[in-house]
Amino acid sequence: MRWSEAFIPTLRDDPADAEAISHKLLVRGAYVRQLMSGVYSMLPLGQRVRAKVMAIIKEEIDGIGGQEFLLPQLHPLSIWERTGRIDTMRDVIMSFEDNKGGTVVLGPTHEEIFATAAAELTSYKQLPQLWYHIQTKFRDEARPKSGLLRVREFTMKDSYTFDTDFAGLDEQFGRHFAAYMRIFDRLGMEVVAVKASSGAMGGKDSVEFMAPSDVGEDDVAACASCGYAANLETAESTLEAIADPEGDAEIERFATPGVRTIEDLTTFPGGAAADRQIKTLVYSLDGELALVLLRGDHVLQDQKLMDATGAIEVRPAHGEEISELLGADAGSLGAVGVSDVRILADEALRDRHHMTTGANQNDMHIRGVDVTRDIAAEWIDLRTVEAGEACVVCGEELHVYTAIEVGHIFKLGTFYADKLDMTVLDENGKTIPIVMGSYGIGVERNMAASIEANHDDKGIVWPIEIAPYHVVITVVRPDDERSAEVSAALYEELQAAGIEVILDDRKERPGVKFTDAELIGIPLRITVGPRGLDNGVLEFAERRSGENYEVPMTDAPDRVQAFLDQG
RNA sequence: CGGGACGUAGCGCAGCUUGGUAGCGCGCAUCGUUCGGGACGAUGAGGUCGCCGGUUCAAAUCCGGCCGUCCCGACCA
Repeated sequence: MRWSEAFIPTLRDDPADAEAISHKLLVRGAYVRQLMSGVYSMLPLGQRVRAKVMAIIKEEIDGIGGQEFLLPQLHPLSIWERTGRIDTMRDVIMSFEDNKGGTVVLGPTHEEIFATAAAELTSYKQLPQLWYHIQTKFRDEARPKSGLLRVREFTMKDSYTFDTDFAGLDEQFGRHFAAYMRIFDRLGMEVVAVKASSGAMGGKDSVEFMAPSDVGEDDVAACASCGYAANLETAESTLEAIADPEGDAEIERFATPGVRTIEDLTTFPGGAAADRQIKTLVYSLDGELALVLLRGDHVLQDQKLMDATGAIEVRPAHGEEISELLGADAGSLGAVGVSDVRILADEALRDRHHMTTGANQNDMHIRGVDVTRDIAAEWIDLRTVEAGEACVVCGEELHVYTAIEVGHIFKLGTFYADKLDMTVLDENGKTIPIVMGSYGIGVERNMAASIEANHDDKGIVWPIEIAPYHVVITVVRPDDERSAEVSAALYEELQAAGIEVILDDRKERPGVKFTDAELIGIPLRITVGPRGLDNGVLEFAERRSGENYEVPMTDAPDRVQAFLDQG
């Protein structure tokens, strides 16, 4: 490609916002443009990178035996009703009415559709299978942001495995795990695999792949010592035991005028330290009100509440709901003496006594609460792990950091087999459900995440494998006959050797061309100018290392090849 | 879903308070001088001021509605 004929618009003045660097370099650069909220157009350079990312993914999935399909984006509503996911994924599903008045779903993912295809399987002899496609997904995210990191229309490689049993699933899961790690490595990212919540996918175990980044939207709790790592949505930690006072506690009411928060009560005369209080929250779980109890200094993890109860719609109760249920307003709530309401208590409260909590009467609290004696609760892990707490595996200190979720793999089990009648006959002629797994990786998000991990103050530093071009030949003086001849010849030669090269023959000042090449992130720049030509040399500039060196003209193709080979 | 802000040329913005002929920077076009790290000069092109309605002799400006985009929140009772 000749740059002078290409559409490579570089917007140089950058807006002073706190956006992700990838957003700035892609959306304000030569790669993509926003069309509407959460929807982006790929420009030629962006499409080249996207195609390379997809090629890497395809190569790795083919490498573990994947068979490529292409399933549609338009789905009948009925199939989403059969699995019930029209409800569990209602918030993100986009749909429309067709001309016959029927509802068409724009596919947010393809478990149902692949399962429909797999329903055609009839014998255990046909298993295992590994199917995948690379297809557009539509998800109506409440708040798209950070450029390509969180969007409403995006490309995903999603694969699905079908096995006769869980041992088979485990094997396919392991192969995907390894393939995914190879993909992230090739995209130039250091990624940590973490235990995650399966959310609305309808399965049990799942592993998320996290690329640490300040602009990430997920939190990871990790132990540097033993390698334990989990999404904060599921992370656990060991707490130091708290020694409660000896002896039987006796419940005692006391007035606490003006006290509304845990914090207030810690300083109120006769109050209690936060870790000696019971925090009482009221939540609506699919419309049913329930009390959620935590230690005063702990924070509820919504996702744990959802996972433990299976509730889909979880929200804090409204003020009126609370006062109607308990007869008091938030700030004076407690679970003692409450019946006919589901009470969910965090494990950290188990066996505690001499505790303080609200009295269900405004401006009143009670102390001397023995949790076991006074509250009939279901015990669940509900709290959010905090940095500094002890690792459940080795006891060392946990740290918490933000990360971008670049991949997620699920052991789905027989959920879809049960809902969609996906069975085969085993060797005894008995009907058995197909055990399913699903494995997703977002193409554009990985493009953006790769930039987050590969940039400097001059712009993008693409890994060679996904750079839009390998080499740019920068012609300092395109109007100089000798420069034009040499650069054209080199361009032809490199192209003939299968190297992806762009010839910057624009009639711009050299500084502009150097800056653009760096901003866009082309791994190797070869400068052709009168100064070098006088000495029979070309100048190589490596984007990542920043190294500059002269190369005799005749050696250039070999040296380019050597540079690309060394990766 | 709750709260806030913004919408004026391809991009980034001013003008609006106090209604009266549409502005700036970058970019773009032509010419000239330059040109091995974001050149300079001259001359130009380019805008239904998001949309609809209202007030007014007169609306980018005031009022109402709608649409769009962005930000914060949707955990601490």
